[in-house]
Amino acid sequence: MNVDVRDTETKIKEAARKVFLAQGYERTKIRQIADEAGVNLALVNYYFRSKEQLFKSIYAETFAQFLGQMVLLLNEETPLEVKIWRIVDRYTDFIVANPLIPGFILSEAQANDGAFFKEMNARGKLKESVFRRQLLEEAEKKTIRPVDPMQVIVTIMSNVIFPVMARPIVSYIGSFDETGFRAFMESRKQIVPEMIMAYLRAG
Amino acid sequence: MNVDVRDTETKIKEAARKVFLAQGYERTKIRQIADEAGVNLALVNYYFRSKEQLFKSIYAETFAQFLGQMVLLLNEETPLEVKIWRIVDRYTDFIVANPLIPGFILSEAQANDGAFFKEMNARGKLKESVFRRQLLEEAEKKTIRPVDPMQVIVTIMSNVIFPVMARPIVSYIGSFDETGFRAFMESRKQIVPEMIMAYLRAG
DNA sequence: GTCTATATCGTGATAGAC
DNA sequence: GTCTATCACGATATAGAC
Repeated sequence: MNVDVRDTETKIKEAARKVFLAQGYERTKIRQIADEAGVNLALVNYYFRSKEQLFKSIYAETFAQFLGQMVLLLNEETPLEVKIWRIVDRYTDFIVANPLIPGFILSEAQANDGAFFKEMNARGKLKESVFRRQLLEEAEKKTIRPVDPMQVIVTIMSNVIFPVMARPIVSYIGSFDETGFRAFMESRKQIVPEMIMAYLRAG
Repeated sequence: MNVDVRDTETKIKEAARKVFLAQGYERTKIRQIADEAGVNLALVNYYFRSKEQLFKSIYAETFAQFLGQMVLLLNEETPLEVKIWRIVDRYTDFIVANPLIPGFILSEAQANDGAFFKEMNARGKLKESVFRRQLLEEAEKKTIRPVDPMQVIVTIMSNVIFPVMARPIVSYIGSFDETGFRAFMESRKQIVPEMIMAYLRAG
């Protein structure tokens, strides 16, 4: 009979995640979260004390997911060129499947001037990545040009994330429907790695 | 004695632009706009009837500025390679000088599902650009590989805009201060056009 | 743990005097 | 055009019964 067996706390959290991601902190009302979860309004505060605390727990989780996925890919033990292809491919899939995450993280990060993710060790995780070491080593061996690894990482993220964040504009200008947009992103899986490799090999 | 001679309507509008861009619609309170403008709260509604209407007029202006700058650059009559360098250079300067514009446009666009800019003729302006024609012609002449112009335009915008939108994260991870971040963006003025040209010439 | 009822406050908007 | 005072409403949060 379709009885929802998840416990109340879980239901609230999942509903909150859905609504916060779609609308951001300010626009979201806790009544909406309660409705979405199918629970009484008062229970939200009973379990999470306040809207802000509920938000923070969701933000922390989401940011960890966002960064964790990237760190995972950066640390794979694969030769450089194959790896660039893989990172773009996999991160595109991740972002297309979770298109609201980047905007959520960035807009709320700006509202709080990045106070949130300073607590997590985002810096170390990216600075000590295998990918970084590979870029430096290959440059040393002259198989690619010398390059700031940070520039390469930012370039990959830009090319994967921005089109999804700007999807309303991109889809409107390109006259894309759902399928058209997906095809556009699929094409980028080829273009972006080729472009980066062409740059690294030239010069 | 530093008397502010701008008329009240202008003062309100400029204050509103500043606050809306920094905080977005929901987070902004009209009392804050009035304070920022140094005028009485009631005058905001006297001149603009409602918060929403004030916001819309600012959004429309800002979007036009954002898109207009890009269209201007896309339509310059310059040979393709020089042009790509120029577009990246000039658009980077524009975005660095106006770093809040992209996030403002995108976050509010998503909140309204792009309803705003469907009214402006953004599609036509980009679809019929000189840049688009150039890419198709050069591909025809085999001086570059065949490419979807939309992909090139989105790639340029991604590489210029995203690092600025993600500045809190980028600066934190790269340990950049104000100067360091500017230098990072200056480097991209070289990297991004080289990368795109390397791609277009290869293949 | 879950509900109803309510306290308290912040916000957008306007009425009406000057 | 500009001000003060205030209304009307929605939102967060909690008290207290069950």
